[in-house]
Amino acid sequence: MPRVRFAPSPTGYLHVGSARTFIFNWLYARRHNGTMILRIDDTDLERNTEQSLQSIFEGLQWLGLDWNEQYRQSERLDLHQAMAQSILDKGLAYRDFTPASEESTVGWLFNPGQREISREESDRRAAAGESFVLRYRVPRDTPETVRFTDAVYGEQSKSTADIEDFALLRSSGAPTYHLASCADDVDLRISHIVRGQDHLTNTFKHVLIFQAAGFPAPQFAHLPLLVAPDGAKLSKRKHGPVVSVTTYRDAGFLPQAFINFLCLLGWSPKDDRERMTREELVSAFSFEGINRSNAVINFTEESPFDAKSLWLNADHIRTMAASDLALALKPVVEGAGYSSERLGLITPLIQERIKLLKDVLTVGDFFFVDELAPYDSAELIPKKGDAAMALKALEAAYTALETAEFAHDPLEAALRAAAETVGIKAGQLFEPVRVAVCGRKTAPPLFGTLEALGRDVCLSRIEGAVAKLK
RNA sequence: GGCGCUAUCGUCUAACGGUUAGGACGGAGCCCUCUCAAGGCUUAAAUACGGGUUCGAUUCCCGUUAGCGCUACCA
Repeated sequence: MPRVRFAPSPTGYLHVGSARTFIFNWLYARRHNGTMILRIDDTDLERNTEQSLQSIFEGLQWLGLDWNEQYRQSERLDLHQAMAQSILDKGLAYRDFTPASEESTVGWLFNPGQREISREESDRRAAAGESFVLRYRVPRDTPETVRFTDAVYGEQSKSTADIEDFALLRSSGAPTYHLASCADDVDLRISHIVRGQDHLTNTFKHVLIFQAAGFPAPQFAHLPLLVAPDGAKLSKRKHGPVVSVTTYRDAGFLPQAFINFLCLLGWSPKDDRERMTREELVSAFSFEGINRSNAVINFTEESPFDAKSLWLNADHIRTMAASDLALALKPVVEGAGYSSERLGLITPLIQERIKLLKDVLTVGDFFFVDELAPYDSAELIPKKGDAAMALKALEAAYTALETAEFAHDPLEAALRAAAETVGIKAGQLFEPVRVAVCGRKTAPPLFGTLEALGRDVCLSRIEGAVAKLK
Protein backbone atom coordinates (compact mmCIF):
# COMPACT_ATOMS: atom_id res chain seq x y z
CA MET A 1 0.00 0.00 0.00
CA PRO A 2 1.58 3.27 -1.03
CA ARG A 3 1.99 6.04 1.48
CA VAL A 4 2.30 9.47 -0.08
CA ARG A 5 2.48 12.93 1.36
CA PHE A 6 1.81 16.51 0.47
CA ALA A 7 4.20 18.71 2.41
CA PRO A 8 3.49 22.41 2.05
CA SER A 9 5.40 25.03 3.94
CA PRO A 10 2.94 27.51 5.38
CA THR A 11 4.53 30.62 3.99
CA GLY A 12 1.78 31.74 1.61
CA TYR A 13 -1.68 30.94 0.36
CA LEU A 14 -2.41 27.63 -1.38
CA HIS A 15 -0.77 27.97 -4.76
CA VAL A 16 -2.29 26.34 -7.86
CA GLY A 17 0.91 24.38 -8.38
CA SER A 18 0.76 23.08 -4.82
CA ALA A 19 -2.86 22.16 -5.31
CA ARG A 20 -1.91 20.14 -8.36
CA THR A 21 0.83 18.39 -6.43
CA PHE A 22 -1.68 17.50 -3.74
CA ILE A 23 -4.08 16.20 -6.37
CA PHE A 24 -1.51 13.98 -8.05
CA ASN A 25 -0.49 12.54 -4.70
CA TRP A 26 -4.10 12.06 -3.79
CA LEU A 27 -4.95 10.41 -7.10
CA TYR A 28 -2.06 8.02 -6.70
CA ALA A 29 -3.10 7.15 -3.15
CA ARG A 30 -6.70 6.64 -4.21
CA ARG A 31 -5.74 4.64 -7.26
CA HIS A 32 -3.77 2.16 -5.17
CA ASN A 33 -5.75 2.22 -1.95
CA GLY A 34 -2.89 3.99 -0.29
CA THR A 35 -2.59 6.55 2.46
CA MET A 36 -2.58 10.28 1.89
CA ILE A 37 -0.60 12.25 4.41
CA LEU A 38 -0.63 15.99 4.98
CA ARG A 39 2.60 17.12 6.50
CA ILE A 40 3.12 20.75 7.37
CA ASP A 41 6.76 21.53 6.65
CA ASP A 42 7.15 24.38 9.06
CA THR A 43 10.80 24.16 10.02
CA ASP A 44 11.41 27.75 8.99
CA LEU A 45 9.94 29.36 12.07
CA GLU A 46 10.54 32.88 10.85
CA ARG A 47 8.50 32.63 7.71
CA ASN A 48 5.56 30.54 8.80
CA THR A 49 2.22 32.16 9.38
CA GLU A 50 -0.94 30.81 10.87
CA GLN A 51 -2.89 32.66 8.22
CA SER A 52 -1.08 30.78 5.51
CA LEU A 53 -1.91 27.48 7.14
CA GLN A 54 -5.57 28.48 7.22
CA SER A 55 -5.48 29.39 3.55
CA ILE A 56 -4.05 25.97 2.73
CA PHE A 57 -6.80 24.20 4.64
CA GLU A 58 -9.40 26.46 3.11
CA GLY A 59 -8.23 25.69 -0.40
CA LEU A 60 -8.08 21.95 0.14
CA GLN A 61 -11.46 21.96 1.76
CA TRP A 62 -12.97 23.79 -1.18
CA LEU A 63 -11.49 21.24 -3.55
CA GLY A 64 -12.99 18.49 -1.47
CA LEU A 65 -9.65 16.76 -1.03
CA ASP A 66 -9.02 14.77 2.09
CA TRP A 67 -6.15 13.03 3.81
CA ASN A 68 -5.74 10.21 6.27
CA GLU A 69 -2.97 11.41 8.52
CA GLN A 70 -1.67 14.81 9.45
CA TYR A 71 1.65 15.90 10.97
CA ARG A 72 3.49 19.05 11.75
CA GLN A 73 7.25 19.04 11.39
CA SER A 74 7.81 21.54 14.15
CA GLU A 75 6.41 18.95 16.56
CA ARG A 76 8.85 16.31 15.43
CA LEU A 77 12.16 18.04 16.04
CA ASP A 78 13.49 15.23 18.26
CA LEU A 79 13.20 12.86 15.39
CA HIS A 80 15.16 15.16 13.13
CA GLN A 81 17.82 15.67 15.79
CA ALA A 82 18.17 11.94 16.22
CA MET A 83 18.79 11.43 12.53
CA ALA A 84 21.33 14.26 12.50
CA GLN A 85 23.09 12.72 15.45
CA SER A 86 23.25 9.32 13.85
CA ILE A 87 24.73 10.76 10.68
CA LEU A 88 27.26 12.70 12.69
CA ASP A 89 28.15 9.59 14.68
CA LYS A 90 28.83 7.70 11.50
CA GLY A 91 31.27 10.42 10.49
CA LEU A 92 29.11 11.32 7.52
CA ALA A 93 28.51 14.83 8.76
CA TYR A 94 30.67 17.40 10.47
CA ARG A 95 30.30 20.60 12.41
CA ASP A 96 31.13 23.74 10.51
CA PHE A 97 32.06 26.52 12.91
CA THR A 98 32.45 29.18 10.23
CA PRO A 99 30.47 32.24 11.23
CA ALA A 100 27.76 33.03 8.68
CA SER A 101 29.46 36.35 7.95
CA GLU A 102 32.73 34.70 6.95
CA GLU A 103 31.43 32.03 4.63
CA SER A 104 33.83 31.22 1.87
CA THR A 105 33.19 32.99 -1.37
CA VAL A 106 35.82 31.06 -3.30
CA GLY A 107 35.04 27.38 -2.94
CA TRP A 108 31.29 26.91 -3.07
CA LEU A 109 31.45 23.23 -2.13
CA PHE A 110 32.50 23.69 1.51
CA ASN A 111 34.14 26.11 3.90
CA PRO A 112 37.89 25.55 4.19
CA GLY A 113 39.36 23.92 7.26
CA GLN A 114 36.11 22.64 8.70
CA ARG A 115 35.95 19.13 7.32
CA GLU A 116 39.27 18.30 8.93
CA ILE A 117 38.41 19.24 12.49
CA SER A 118 38.69 16.13 14.64
CA ARG A 119 35.65 14.72 16.32
CA GLU A 120 37.21 15.35 19.72
CA GLU A 121 37.87 19.01 19.01
CA SER A 122 34.48 19.36 17.37
CA ASP A 123 32.72 17.89 20.40
CA ARG A 124 34.72 20.10 22.74
CA ARG A 125 33.96 23.29 20.85
CA ALA A 126 30.30 22.39 20.57
CA ALA A 127 30.14 21.63 24.29
CA ALA A 128 31.77 24.98 24.97
CA GLY A 129 28.83 26.61 23.28
CA GLU A 130 30.45 27.60 20.00
CA SER A 131 27.81 27.78 17.33
CA PHE A 132 28.00 25.63 14.25
CA VAL A 133 26.12 24.34 11.25
CA LEU A 134 26.01 20.59 10.81
CA ARG A 135 26.96 19.73 7.24
CA TYR A 136 26.81 16.58 5.25
CA ARG A 137 30.28 15.30 4.46
CA VAL A 138 30.01 14.80 0.71
CA PRO A 139 32.73 12.41 -0.54
CA ARG A 140 35.58 14.47 -1.99
CA ASP A 141 38.68 12.35 -2.55
CA THR A 142 37.13 10.05 -5.06
CA PRO A 143 33.94 11.46 -6.54
CA GLU A 144 31.04 9.08 -6.51
CA THR A 145 27.96 9.10 -8.62
CA VAL A 146 24.66 9.49 -6.83
CA ARG A 147 21.82 7.76 -8.61
CA PHE A 148 18.12 7.30 -8.38
CA THR A 149 15.30 6.42 -10.69
CA ASP A 150 12.52 8.91 -11.12
CA ALA A 151 9.13 7.56 -12.18
CA VAL A 152 8.72 10.53 -14.50
CA TYR A 153 12.22 11.66 -15.47
CA GLY A 154 13.88 8.26 -15.57
CA GLU A 155 17.43 7.45 -14.50
CA GLN A 156 19.10 10.35 -12.76
CA SER A 157 22.71 10.69 -11.79
CA LYS A 158 25.02 13.38 -10.52
CA SER A 159 28.61 13.39 -9.37
CA THR A 160 29.34 14.22 -5.76
CA ALA A 161 31.91 16.62 -7.19
CA ASP A 162 28.92 18.80 -8.08
CA ILE A 163 27.20 18.60 -4.72
CA GLU A 164 28.14 21.01 -1.95
CA ASP A 165 28.39 20.12 1.71
CA PHE A 166 24.80 21.09 2.39
CA ALA A 167 23.48 21.92 5.83
CA LEU A 168 21.57 19.44 7.96
CA LEU A 169 21.22 21.53 11.09
CA ARG A 170 21.28 25.30 11.35
CA SER A 171 23.26 27.14 13.97
CA SER A 172 20.02 27.48 15.89
CA GLY A 173 19.91 23.71 16.09
CA ALA A 174 16.82 23.57 13.91
CA PRO A 175 16.87 21.06 11.08
CA THR A 176 16.99 22.25 7.50
CA TYR A 177 14.33 21.26 5.03
CA HIS A 178 16.49 18.50 3.57
CA LEU A 179 17.07 16.78 6.88
CA ALA A 180 13.60 17.24 8.32
CA SER A 181 11.99 16.09 5.14
CA CYS A 182 14.06 12.92 4.88
CA ALA A 183 13.77 12.11 8.57
CA ASP A 184 10.01 12.39 8.36
CA ASP A 185 9.78 10.48 5.12
CA VAL A 186 11.59 7.63 6.81
CA ASP A 187 9.58 7.81 10.00
CA LEU A 188 6.26 8.08 8.20
CA ARG A 189 7.27 5.22 5.92
CA ILE A 190 6.60 7.28 2.81
CA SER A 191 6.73 4.98 -0.19
CA HIS A 192 6.53 7.56 -2.98
CA ILE A 193 7.64 11.15 -2.98
CA VAL A 194 5.57 13.02 -5.54
CA ARG A 195 6.54 16.67 -5.73
CA GLY A 196 7.49 19.50 -8.04
CA GLN A 197 10.40 19.24 -10.43
CA ASP A 198 12.09 22.08 -8.60
CA HIS A 199 13.17 19.36 -6.16
CA LEU A 200 14.69 17.12 -8.78
CA THR A 201 18.26 18.24 -8.13
CA ASN A 202 17.67 18.35 -4.37
CA THR A 203 16.87 14.69 -4.59
CA PHE A 204 20.54 13.81 -4.92
CA LYS A 205 21.09 15.33 -1.50
CA HIS A 206 18.13 13.44 -0.16
CA VAL A 207 19.44 10.17 -1.53
CA LEU A 208 22.69 10.90 0.28
CA ILE A 209 20.81 11.53 3.53
CA PHE A 210 18.76 8.34 3.24
CA GLN A 211 21.95 6.41 2.59
CA ALA A 212 23.76 7.97 5.51
CA ALA A 213 20.87 7.28 7.83
CA GLY A 214 20.78 3.71 6.67
CA PHE A 215 17.35 3.63 5.11
CA PRO A 216 16.26 2.82 1.59
CA ALA A 217 15.07 5.87 -0.30
CA PRO A 218 11.41 6.03 -1.31
CA GLN A 219 10.41 6.02 -4.95
CA PHE A 220 10.44 9.44 -6.58
CA ALA A 221 8.10 11.02 -9.08
CA HIS A 222 8.76 14.63 -9.97
CA LEU A 223 6.12 16.75 -11.61
CA PRO A 224 6.75 19.28 -14.37
CA LEU A 225 6.20 22.80 -13.15
CA LEU A 226 3.25 25.03 -13.82
CA VAL A 227 4.50 28.26 -15.33
CA ALA A 228 3.07 31.59 -16.41
CA PRO A 229 2.76 32.58 -20.09
CA ASP A 230 6.11 34.33 -19.81
CA GLY A 231 7.68 31.00 -18.86
CA ALA A 232 8.51 32.07 -15.34
CA LYS A 233 7.17 30.12 -12.43
CA LEU A 234 4.00 31.51 -11.00
CA SER A 235 4.47 34.08 -8.32
CA LYS A 236 1.98 36.29 -6.62
CA ARG A 237 4.18 39.33 -6.87
CA LYS A 238 4.64 38.95 -10.60
CA HIS A 239 1.41 37.34 -11.73
CA GLY A 240 -1.16 38.43 -9.19
CA PRO A 241 -4.03 36.52 -7.65
CA VAL A 242 -4.28 33.92 -10.45
CA VAL A 243 -1.72 31.84 -8.59
CA SER A 244 -3.97 31.41 -5.57
CA VAL A 245 -6.56 28.66 -5.42
CA THR A 246 -9.04 30.86 -3.60
CA THR A 247 -9.16 33.14 -6.62
CA TYR A 248 -10.67 30.32 -8.66
CA ARG A 249 -13.13 29.50 -5.94
CA ASP A 250 -14.23 33.11 -5.64
CA ALA A 251 -14.57 33.46 -9.39
CA GLY A 252 -17.07 30.63 -9.51
CA PHE A 253 -15.13 27.59 -10.60
CA LEU A 254 -16.55 24.23 -9.68
CA PRO A 255 -14.05 22.29 -7.59
CA GLN A 256 -14.32 19.20 -9.76
CA ALA A 257 -13.80 21.26 -12.92
CA PHE A 258 -10.79 22.99 -11.45
CA ILE A 259 -9.28 19.67 -10.44
CA ASN A 260 -9.97 18.36 -13.90
CA PHE A 261 -8.18 21.34 -15.42
CA LEU A 262 -5.16 21.04 -13.16
CA CYS A 263 -4.82 17.35 -13.94
CA LEU A 264 -4.62 18.04 -17.64
CA LEU A 265 -1.60 20.25 -17.07
CA GLY A 266 1.38 17.94 -17.29
CA TRP A 267 -0.58 14.74 -17.30
CA SER A 268 -2.65 12.97 -19.89
CA PRO A 269 -4.84 9.87 -19.78
CA LYS A 270 -3.29 9.06 -23.17
CA ASP A 271 -6.63 8.91 -24.87
CA ASP A 272 -8.76 11.76 -26.09
CA ARG A 273 -10.64 12.34 -22.89
CA GLU A 274 -10.64 15.87 -21.57
CA ARG A 275 -13.65 16.17 -19.34
CA MET A 276 -13.28 13.66 -16.54
CA THR A 277 -14.94 13.05 -13.22
CA ARG A 278 -12.92 12.57 -10.09
CA GLU A 279 -13.50 8.82 -10.28
CA GLU A 280 -12.33 8.70 -13.87
CA LEU A 281 -9.22 10.62 -12.92
CA VAL A 282 -8.49 8.20 -10.12
CA SER A 283 -8.77 5.16 -12.32
CA ALA A 284 -6.81 6.70 -15.20
CA PHE A 285 -3.99 8.13 -13.15
CA SER A 286 -0.47 6.79 -13.45
CA PHE A 287 3.03 8.23 -13.38
CA GLU A 288 3.49 7.07 -16.98
CA GLY A 289 0.94 9.66 -18.04
CA ILE A 290 2.97 12.51 -16.58
CA ASN A 291 5.12 14.33 -19.07
CA ARG A 292 8.38 16.11 -18.53
CA SER A 293 8.10 19.64 -19.80
CA ASN A 294 6.66 22.57 -17.93
CA ALA A 295 3.04 23.43 -18.59
CA VAL A 296 1.98 26.99 -19.28
CA ILE A 297 -1.15 28.12 -17.58
CA ASN A 298 -2.47 30.72 -19.92
CA PHE A 299 -3.85 34.01 -18.72
CA THR A 300 -3.65 37.66 -19.49
CA GLU A 301 -4.47 40.89 -17.80
CA GLU A 302 -7.85 41.03 -19.57
CA SER A 303 -8.82 37.39 -19.19
CA PRO A 304 -7.28 36.12 -15.98
CA PHE A 305 -8.31 32.51 -16.48
CA ASP A 306 -6.98 29.98 -18.92
CA ALA A 307 -9.48 29.56 -21.75
CA LYS A 308 -9.45 25.82 -21.31
CA SER A 309 -10.21 26.09 -17.61
CA LEU A 310 -13.20 28.22 -18.52
CA TRP A 311 -14.38 25.79 -21.14
CA LEU A 312 -13.99 22.85 -18.80
CA ASN A 313 -15.84 24.66 -16.07
CA ALA A 314 -18.65 25.56 -18.46
CA ASP A 315 -18.75 21.96 -19.60
CA HIS A 316 -19.02 20.66 -16.05
CA ILE A 317 -21.72 23.23 -15.38
CA ARG A 318 -23.86 22.28 -18.33
CA THR A 319 -23.56 18.56 -17.80
CA MET A 320 -24.40 18.55 -14.11
CA ALA A 321 -27.93 18.07 -12.84
CA ALA A 322 -29.82 21.38 -12.89
CA SER A 323 -30.78 20.83 -9.28
CA ASP A 324 -27.14 20.51 -8.25
CA LEU A 325 -26.30 23.61 -10.21
CA ALA A 326 -29.09 25.52 -8.50
CA LEU A 327 -27.59 24.50 -5.19
CA ALA A 328 -24.17 25.75 -6.25
CA LEU A 329 -25.67 28.99 -7.52
CA LYS A 330 -27.63 29.70 -4.36
CA PRO A 331 -24.79 31.17 -2.30
CA VAL A 332 -23.65 33.26 -5.25
CA VAL A 333 -27.08 34.76 -5.76
CA GLU A 334 -27.71 35.29 -2.09
CA GLY A 335 -24.25 36.70 -1.64
CA ALA A 336 -25.20 39.43 -4.10
CA GLY A 337 -28.22 40.23 -2.01
CA TYR A 338 -30.84 38.60 -4.20
CA SER A 339 -33.51 36.07 -3.44
CA SER A 340 -32.77 32.55 -4.59
CA GLU A 341 -36.43 31.65 -4.52
CA ARG A 342 -36.90 31.26 -8.28
CA LEU A 343 -33.57 29.58 -8.95
CA GLY A 344 -35.26 26.31 -9.77
CA LEU A 345 -36.89 27.96 -12.77
CA ILE A 346 -33.94 30.15 -13.69
CA THR A 347 -31.14 27.59 -13.54
CA PRO A 348 -32.08 25.55 -16.61
CA LEU A 349 -32.31 28.78 -18.61
CA ILE A 350 -28.78 29.88 -17.86
CA GLN A 351 -27.12 26.51 -17.41
CA GLU A 352 -25.53 26.39 -20.82
CA ARG A 353 -24.88 30.11 -20.91
CA ILE A 354 -22.55 30.56 -17.97
CA LYS A 355 -18.90 29.67 -17.75
CA LEU A 356 -18.44 30.60 -14.11
CA LEU A 357 -20.94 30.42 -11.28
CA LYS A 358 -20.76 34.13 -10.77
CA ASP A 359 -21.84 34.68 -14.37
CA VAL A 360 -25.34 34.09 -13.06
CA LEU A 361 -25.17 37.66 -11.83
CA THR A 362 -24.44 39.10 -15.26
CA VAL A 363 -26.19 36.66 -17.56
CA GLY A 364 -29.25 36.51 -15.37
CA ASP A 365 -29.26 39.83 -13.52
CA PHE A 366 -32.72 40.76 -14.82
CA PHE A 367 -34.19 37.74 -13.08
CA PHE A 368 -33.25 39.16 -9.72
CA VAL A 369 -33.44 42.93 -9.84
CA ASP A 370 -36.61 44.85 -9.09
CA GLU A 371 -35.77 47.61 -11.49
CA LEU A 372 -34.21 46.90 -14.89
CA ALA A 373 -30.98 48.73 -15.61
CA PRO A 374 -31.65 51.62 -18.01
CA TYR A 375 -31.42 50.69 -21.69
CA ASP A 376 -31.70 52.60 -24.94
CA SER A 377 -35.23 52.53 -26.33
CA ALA A 378 -33.74 51.96 -29.79
CA GLU A 379 -32.94 48.44 -28.58
CA LEU A 380 -36.64 47.72 -28.65
CA ILE A 381 -36.91 48.17 -32.38
CA PRO A 382 -36.79 44.84 -34.18
CA LYS A 383 -34.66 44.06 -37.20
CA LYS A 384 -36.21 45.41 -40.38
CA GLY A 385 -38.76 47.23 -38.27
CA ASP A 386 -39.44 50.60 -36.77
CA ALA A 387 -40.73 52.14 -33.57
CA ALA A 388 -44.30 51.74 -34.68
CA MET A 389 -43.80 48.02 -35.20
CA ALA A 390 -42.14 47.70 -31.80
CA LEU A 391 -45.05 49.44 -30.19
CA LYS A 392 -47.54 47.27 -32.00
CA ALA A 393 -45.64 44.14 -30.99
CA LEU A 394 -45.41 45.14 -27.36
CA GLU A 395 -49.06 46.02 -27.12
CA ALA A 396 -50.08 42.75 -28.73
CA ALA A 397 -47.76 40.85 -26.43
CA TYR A 398 -49.14 42.67 -23.41
CA THR A 399 -52.66 41.68 -24.27
CA ALA A 400 -51.64 38.09 -24.90
CA LEU A 401 -49.73 37.84 -21.65
CA GLU A 402 -52.59 39.18 -19.63
CA THR A 403 -54.49 35.99 -20.14
CA ALA A 404 -51.95 33.37 -21.20
CA GLU A 405 -51.06 30.51 -18.95
CA PHE A 406 -47.52 31.20 -17.67
CA ALA A 407 -45.79 28.07 -18.83
CA HIS A 408 -43.40 27.56 -21.74
CA ASP A 409 -45.66 26.06 -24.42
CA PRO A 410 -48.77 28.16 -23.80
CA LEU A 411 -46.63 31.29 -23.76
CA GLU A 412 -45.09 30.43 -27.09
CA ALA A 413 -48.48 29.68 -28.60
CA ALA A 414 -49.95 32.91 -27.26
CA LEU A 415 -47.13 35.10 -28.55
CA ARG A 416 -47.02 33.46 -31.96
CA ALA A 417 -50.75 33.93 -32.24
CA ALA A 418 -50.41 37.55 -31.17
CA ALA A 419 -47.82 38.15 -33.86
CA GLU A 420 -50.08 36.68 -36.46
CA THR A 421 -53.08 38.80 -35.44
CA VAL A 422 -51.13 42.02 -35.75
CA GLY A 423 -49.46 40.79 -38.93
CA ILE A 424 -45.79 40.81 -37.98
CA LYS A 425 -43.28 38.00 -37.97
CA ALA A 426 -42.96 36.04 -34.76
CA GLY A 427 -39.28 36.86 -34.51
CA GLN A 428 -39.98 40.53 -34.85
CA LEU A 429 -42.42 40.33 -31.98
CA PHE A 430 -40.08 38.33 -29.78
CA GLU A 431 -37.27 40.85 -30.13
CA PRO A 432 -38.94 43.84 -28.50
CA VAL A 433 -40.52 41.63 -25.86
CA ARG A 434 -37.14 40.20 -24.98
CA VAL A 435 -35.59 43.61 -24.64
CA ALA A 436 -38.58 44.84 -22.66
CA VAL A 437 -38.32 42.08 -20.06
CA CYS A 438 -34.56 41.53 -20.02
CA GLY A 439 -33.32 45.02 -20.80
CA ARG A 440 -31.02 43.76 -23.54
CA LYS A 441 -30.98 41.93 -26.83
CA THR A 442 -29.15 38.79 -25.88
CA ALA A 443 -30.79 36.71 -23.25
CA PRO A 444 -31.91 33.18 -22.45
CA PRO A 445 -34.80 31.67 -24.41
CA LEU A 446 -37.81 33.92 -24.21
CA PHE A 447 -40.67 31.70 -23.10
CA GLY A 448 -38.85 30.13 -20.23
CA THR A 449 -37.67 33.57 -19.23
CA LEU A 450 -41.19 34.93 -19.17
CA GLU A 451 -42.30 31.96 -17.14
CA ALA A 452 -39.52 32.45 -14.60
CA LEU A 453 -40.23 36.14 -14.33
CA GLY A 454 -43.96 35.69 -13.84
CA ARG A 455 -46.88 37.59 -15.20
CA ASP A 456 -46.71 40.67 -13.00
CA VAL A 457 -43.09 41.44 -13.72
CA CYS A 458 -43.49 40.79 -17.45
CA LEU A 459 -46.51 43.03 -17.78
CA SER A 460 -45.00 45.88 -15.85
CA ARG A 461 -41.74 45.71 -17.79
CA ILE A 462 -43.60 45.69 -21.10
CA GLU A 463 -45.58 48.64 -19.85
CA GLY A 464 -42.33 50.41 -19.08
CA ALA A 465 -41.03 49.69 -22.56
CA VAL A 466 -44.16 51.01 -24.17
CA ALA A 467 -43.76 54.19 -22.16
CA LYS A 468 -40.19 54.53 -23.36
CA LEU A 469 -41.30 54.31 -26.97
CA LYS A 470 -43.96 56.96 -26.70
C1' G B 1 29.40 30.63 -14.06
C1' G B 2 28.73 25.15 -12.47
C1' C B 3 25.31 21.14 -12.39
C1' G B 4 20.56 19.05 -13.61
C1' C B 5 16.08 18.91 -16.56
C1' U B 6 13.18 20.05 -20.89
C1' A B 7 11.98 21.16 -26.26
C1' U B 8 5.19 18.51 -31.29
C1' C B 9 -0.04 23.69 -33.72
C1' G B 10 -0.84 30.28 -29.93
C1' U B 11 -2.01 26.94 -25.35
C1' C B 12 -2.87 21.81 -23.09
C1' U B 13 -1.49 17.30 -25.27
C1' A B 14 -1.40 12.11 -28.49
C1' A B 15 1.74 9.39 -31.61
C1' C B 16 6.84 4.25 -26.72
C1' G B 17 11.26 3.80 -35.59
C1' G B 18 6.92 3.20 -40.58
C1' U B 19 0.38 7.88 -39.41
C1' U B 20 -2.13 12.30 -44.92
C1' A B 21 1.76 13.96 -37.34
C1' G B 22 -4.25 12.74 -34.01
C1' G B 23 -7.44 15.26 -30.18
C1' A B 24 -8.93 19.49 -27.10
C1' C B 25 -9.19 24.84 -26.00
C1' G B 26 -8.95 29.29 -28.56
C1' G B 27 -9.49 31.54 -33.97
C1' A B 28 -12.13 31.57 -38.85
C1' G B 29 -16.41 29.86 -41.78
C1' C B 30 -21.08 27.25 -42.51
C1' C B 31 -25.58 24.82 -40.52
C1' C B 32 -29.39 24.79 -36.71
C1' U B 33 -32.32 28.82 -34.42
C1' C B 34 -37.01 33.72 -31.23
C1' U B 35 -31.59 36.68 -29.65
C1' C B 36 -27.44 34.56 -27.01
C1' A B 37 -25.66 30.07 -25.94
C1' A B 38 -25.30 24.87 -26.64
C1' G B 39 -24.83 21.40 -30.62
C1' G B 40 -23.24 19.68 -35.70
C1' C B 41 -19.94 20.24 -39.91
C1' U B 42 -15.64 22.53 -42.29
C1' U B 43 -11.01 25.10 -41.93
C1' A B 44 -6.08 27.54 -40.74
C1' A B 45 -2.21 26.16 -37.31
C1' A B 46 3.30 22.19 -34.90
C1' U B 47 7.78 18.07 -34.73
C1' A B 48 13.58 24.56 -32.37
C1' C B 49 18.30 24.03 -35.43
C1' G B 50 22.53 20.97 -37.23
C1' G B 51 24.78 16.40 -37.49
C1' G B 52 24.69 11.19 -37.02
C1' U B 53 22.46 5.73 -36.36
C1' U B 54 18.82 3.23 -39.54
C1' C B 55 15.90 0.75 -45.44
C1' G B 56 13.12 4.48 -42.61
C1' A B 57 13.28 9.15 -37.67
C1' U B 58 8.65 13.50 -33.89
C1' U B 59 10.54 8.99 -31.70
C1' C B 60 17.46 6.65 -30.53
C1' C B 61 22.65 9.24 -30.05
C1' C B 62 25.78 13.81 -30.24
C1' G B 63 26.18 19.06 -30.68
C1' U B 64 23.95 24.05 -30.95
C1' U B 65 20.24 27.23 -29.37
C1' A B 66 16.41 28.45 -26.06
C1' G B 67 13.62 27.86 -21.59
C1' C B 68 13.21 26.18 -16.67
C1' G B 69 15.23 24.39 -12.02
C1' C B 70 19.08 23.83 -8.23
C1' U B 71 23.48 26.15 -6.71
C1' A B 72 20.96 29.42 1.34
C1' C B 73 21.98 28.18 8.28
C1' C B 74 14.12 28.94 2.28
C1' A B 75 11.17 25.12 1.23
